[in-house]
Amino acid sequence: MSDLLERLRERGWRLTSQRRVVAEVLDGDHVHLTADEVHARAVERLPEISRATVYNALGELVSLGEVVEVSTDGRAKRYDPNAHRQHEHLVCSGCGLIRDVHPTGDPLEQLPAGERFGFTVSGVQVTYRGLCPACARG
Amino acid sequence: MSDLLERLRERGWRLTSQRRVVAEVLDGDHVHLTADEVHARAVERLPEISRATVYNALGELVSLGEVVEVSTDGRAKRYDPNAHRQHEHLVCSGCGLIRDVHPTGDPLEQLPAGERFGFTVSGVQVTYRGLCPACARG
DNA sequence: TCTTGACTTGGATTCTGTCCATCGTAGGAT
DNA sequence: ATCCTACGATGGACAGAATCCAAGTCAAGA
Repeated sequence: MSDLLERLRERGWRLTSQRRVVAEVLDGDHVHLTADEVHARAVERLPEISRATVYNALGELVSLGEVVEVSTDGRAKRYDPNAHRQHEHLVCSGCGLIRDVHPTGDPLEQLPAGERFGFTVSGVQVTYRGLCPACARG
Repeated sequence: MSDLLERLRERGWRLTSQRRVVAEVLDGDHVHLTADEVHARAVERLPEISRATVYNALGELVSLGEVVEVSTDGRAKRYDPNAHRQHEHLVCSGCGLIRDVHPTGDPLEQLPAGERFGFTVSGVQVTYRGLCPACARG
């Protein structure tokens, strides 16, 4: 993740202790935290960091393309730091567990021009749903 | 939509005037309404129907598989009564407009067994994003 | 018609996220 | 090393969406 901080600095991102902590919290594989969860973990390292700051930092990381917003249910958005590799998500309907998955093919190609209705199509989000091994046994 | 009411009655759905109105509102071309829009239209027919009841009825129709919830980022969930025909959605990032689209192929087949991590995969949701012609011009 | 459990109501509450005026500070300039 | 200042942080108010709850109402079977 220090790669990330390095990249951000090069792009003129002012590095504050708060932003550093948010970036550190998002480090790791298969991390899909909500903004509130990010805030909770950030508070452990920097007790006075505010929720607004976490929202700001997350929003900036998203616009910089370093983090992807994922809304898997109608609830809170989740933030996925694994933005450098194209992937989709597999969500357990039982416990909400999220796994990154890598389908074959490009789903954008599945939408013929005749089905685009003049839209400028810029992206597609694919979410597979099912039961994880633990929930399937239960 | 009387088909729907028939099916629901057979499945033991207690038919109240409120539920009937919600089902009727979802009928027709004006698909993809938010819960509040459904409530607004329901009030025209049944002035004292409450929001809670609309939320309850919508939630039940969703669990019965008669209506599909479409969550577009950050905005209110929308309810799509066109659940009997397989389709996906194309959402305008500008104004939130939703179109039903019919991609080629089955996205479930795009997820190889090796990428399922033991999950019992039961479905997949595909949402295309872009700008509608009006927002693209603006 | 009667009964009863399921349904409805509407106000309070929770959850998620944004806004804003004010204060603080990172990092370039000196 | 110190100063400046524009950008970032703060936290409480605010707003939209959805849920909860206790009390009242009613659909449908007996």
